Amino acid sequence: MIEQTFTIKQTAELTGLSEDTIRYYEKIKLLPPPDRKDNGHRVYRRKDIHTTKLISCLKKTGISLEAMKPFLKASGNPDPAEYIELTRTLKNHREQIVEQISSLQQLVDFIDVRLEDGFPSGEYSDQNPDDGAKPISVEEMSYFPQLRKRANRRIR
Amino acid sequence: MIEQTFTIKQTAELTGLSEDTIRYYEKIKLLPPPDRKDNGHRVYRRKDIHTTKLISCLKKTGISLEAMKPFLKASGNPDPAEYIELTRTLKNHREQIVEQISSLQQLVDFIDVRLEDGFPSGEYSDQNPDDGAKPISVEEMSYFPQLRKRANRRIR
DNA sequence: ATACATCTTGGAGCCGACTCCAAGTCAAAC
DNA sequence: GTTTGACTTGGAGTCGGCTCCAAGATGTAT
Repeated sequence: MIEQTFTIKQTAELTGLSEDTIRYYEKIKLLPPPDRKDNGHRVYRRKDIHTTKLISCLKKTGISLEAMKPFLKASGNPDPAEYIELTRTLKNHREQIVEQISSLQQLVDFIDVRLEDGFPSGEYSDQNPDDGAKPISVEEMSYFPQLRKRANRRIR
Repeated sequence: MIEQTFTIKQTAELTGLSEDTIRYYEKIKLLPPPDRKDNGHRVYRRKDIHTTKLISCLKKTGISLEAMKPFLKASGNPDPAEYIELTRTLKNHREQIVEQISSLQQLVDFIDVRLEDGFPSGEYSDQNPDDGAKPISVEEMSYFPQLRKRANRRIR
């Protein structure tokens, strides 16, 4: 049984990306150069469709094309020579993503509070004596003032 | 008691943005034009610091500067004339963010599985008879194949 | 054979979000 | 009174991520 193949157009349709975008991803080496027909046309296989769909999914999470490369490596060929490095990179990315999730979760909470209350905002009452002279820290993210009033909330 | 004010440099330090960036945000009307000293220098107040920090936080969630504007409106002046529209926009954004969170959650799961298993990937075994000819849908996001094997997982 | 559809390449252009620079103003310190 | 430092403006440049050509090769339908 011969393996199913796809044109670039079909690939675009299957993945929701444009043909131009797929060629672009190939150019920046996000996608591997596919085989070609005799006339030079690109030939995509299931594996390629899978990879391209993965990219399309990763895009929805808002990560950069550059940051995707580790994921594409992790999914697919397990080159032993890069295991340790790849593991490190993956753990690193994991941390960032977890952070991003919690930022987003707070945003959702922020919106919910505003929607519930009909948002005549609590305002910057100028009575809290904080604010040193340090730059904002990553943890400080959780400063949305309204949220401190509320108990833990879950989404959906 | 006179209100505390800040220079652009202090504002930059407090918010983690650059002075250039702050001026840029003013130019694109993400930040309101601040008051000026007699010599033309910008004067920022607590309210402005707050707004700028909010932007800095929203940035971490990966949303675009344009998309932030509704949040900045929601936090702060409640112009009754725009309530309905603003509520709609906010709900809309909420949905998108919830979606993004779940995409990110799946990514974390993906990474965890890979890290646990030492990732000699499950591979595109070419045995699943799915793949119609439709473009990838938003829901289809949850296709990371490894994840279907696992029960629900929580982060951290 | 001529029209059309589908692909190819290379390169230009575009938008968002900065980032950098030059030239100038102003105030205080030496 | 000139040097230093913090600011101002306007505009140019950069980078990521596409998106849109134009010109050309090939394949199939009439």
